[in-house]
Amino acid sequence: MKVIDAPLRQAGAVIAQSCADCPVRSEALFGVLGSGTVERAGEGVESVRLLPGQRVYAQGFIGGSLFTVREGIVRFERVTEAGDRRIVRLAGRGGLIGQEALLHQGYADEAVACTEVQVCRIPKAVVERLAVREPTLHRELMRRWQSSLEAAEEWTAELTSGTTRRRVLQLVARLAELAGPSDCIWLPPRHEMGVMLDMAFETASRVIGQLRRERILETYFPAGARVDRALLAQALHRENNRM
Amino acid sequence: MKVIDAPLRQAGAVIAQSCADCPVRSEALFGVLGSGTVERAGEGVESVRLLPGQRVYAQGFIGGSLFTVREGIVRFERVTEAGDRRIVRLAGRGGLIGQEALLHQGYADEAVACTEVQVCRIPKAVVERLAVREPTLHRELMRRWQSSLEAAEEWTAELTSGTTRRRVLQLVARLAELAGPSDCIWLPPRHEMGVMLDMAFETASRVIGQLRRERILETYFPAGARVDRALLAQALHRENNRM
DNA sequence: CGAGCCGTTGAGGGGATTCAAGCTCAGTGG
DNA sequence: CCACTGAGCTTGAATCCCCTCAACGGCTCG
Repeated sequence: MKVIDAPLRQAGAVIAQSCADCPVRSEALFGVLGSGTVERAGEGVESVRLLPGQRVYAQGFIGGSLFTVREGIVRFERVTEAGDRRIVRLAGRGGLIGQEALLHQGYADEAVACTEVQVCRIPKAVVERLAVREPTLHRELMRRWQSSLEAAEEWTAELTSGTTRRRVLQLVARLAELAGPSDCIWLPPRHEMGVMLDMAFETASRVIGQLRRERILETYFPAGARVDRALLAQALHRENNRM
Repeated sequence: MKVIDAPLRQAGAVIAQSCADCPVRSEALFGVLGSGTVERAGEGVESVRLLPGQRVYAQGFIGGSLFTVREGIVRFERVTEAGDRRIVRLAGRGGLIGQEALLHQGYADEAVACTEVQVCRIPKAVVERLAVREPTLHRELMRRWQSSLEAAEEWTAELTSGTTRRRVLQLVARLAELAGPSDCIWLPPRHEMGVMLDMAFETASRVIGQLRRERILETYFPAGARVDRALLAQALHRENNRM
């Protein structure tokens, strides 16, 4: 409790707001429930704001809560046997994270805010209570688990193989998706990029520099960029078809 | 338990056997059910034998069945945007695969037998029917989903980073776990190793050759090896602490 | 017996890492 | 106000790990 709440409380204000008119409700876990049910469900749920770098939860902690991402990007990281950090996937708006809390298990990995993030903290008990009456919730939970699984597998397939250029392009493409329709995306510090893509941060910097020279990216301080989606798609396509 | 499957039929003999006295029952999905329930559950389930290289199911296929692995090793592979195969995780004895069938979705990736494999084909309807009466089954399904997720993330963390030597050692260690207590393990053809670890097959061959010279492995034809677990653990430990 | 597949090994080249230096920018304190 | 510091980004040069290309041997099978 302390481990989770302590960093969160100082992080930002808890916004009292009804789940029923949540802007991400349709994309979120409770999107499958009726309005009345959501109203009851909302009791016990709290909205939390996190700054970049702050943890949503710690690996191994038996937390009792799962979270819906309302805004921002969250990364999942673990420490390898070799002792270095490795990022295994990302979650964005509408994503459900920390589901394993429902199983009385410790969290499988560390969840950390990449950007400024807003999450809804949903105590395990709330879900358990609802699930008895609402069979659709079970199905929705399974669906969420499956999409987490697919996200993890896709990360392996697309972001861990090929040249450094290909991997960086893939990452940027994914970040552009997470950013929604806007062309302004969050671009990680080079060191984080290295941890995500398993390359030296200097290499990440070189590739980004190259993309900038090709007008695919225009980087801003401290961690943003504007992407030319057409050029990006084109570069990715070229990269994928030669080799 | 019944006896047939169209695409799988040619693969091998179907063994008529009761689910209640299945040797892997305690590790399998229905391990959480009582004996009487298992007996009823078994109707509609069929056991299938597959040879190395044969598919359990195809990516995208809307199958209507999930599977429990009774024996052998199954790999999950997908085709990347760049057009090459990539293996994203393995499943062994007791593992549940193809769960996404429960969600009316196509299978997320291709499941292929690595070794000779025995699986139990469980029609979606069987699980759905049981789940109504048996709330523990829901929990067990979620638990399975979570372990698939963790297997995928661990694959990313441990098998896609570091030197080729470290990756091969990690793979061998995992194969040794899947092999159970025996020191004789399945060792993939070098080309498969390359697809698993994202390296050229010649490189895989070189590393295996090195391990053989270090007496960590003794390879057999066509796809087996005897491992010295002590030396393997030692080599891994050394590898993980320098760098 | 030749064809084909798989595994091994060598030589050479290239892409990524490593080691370094120089840069900008924020924050700090004289 | 400005020197100082440290963190993050960039770029260069040298090294090395791994890939590519190639040749060869063992085995299976038609």
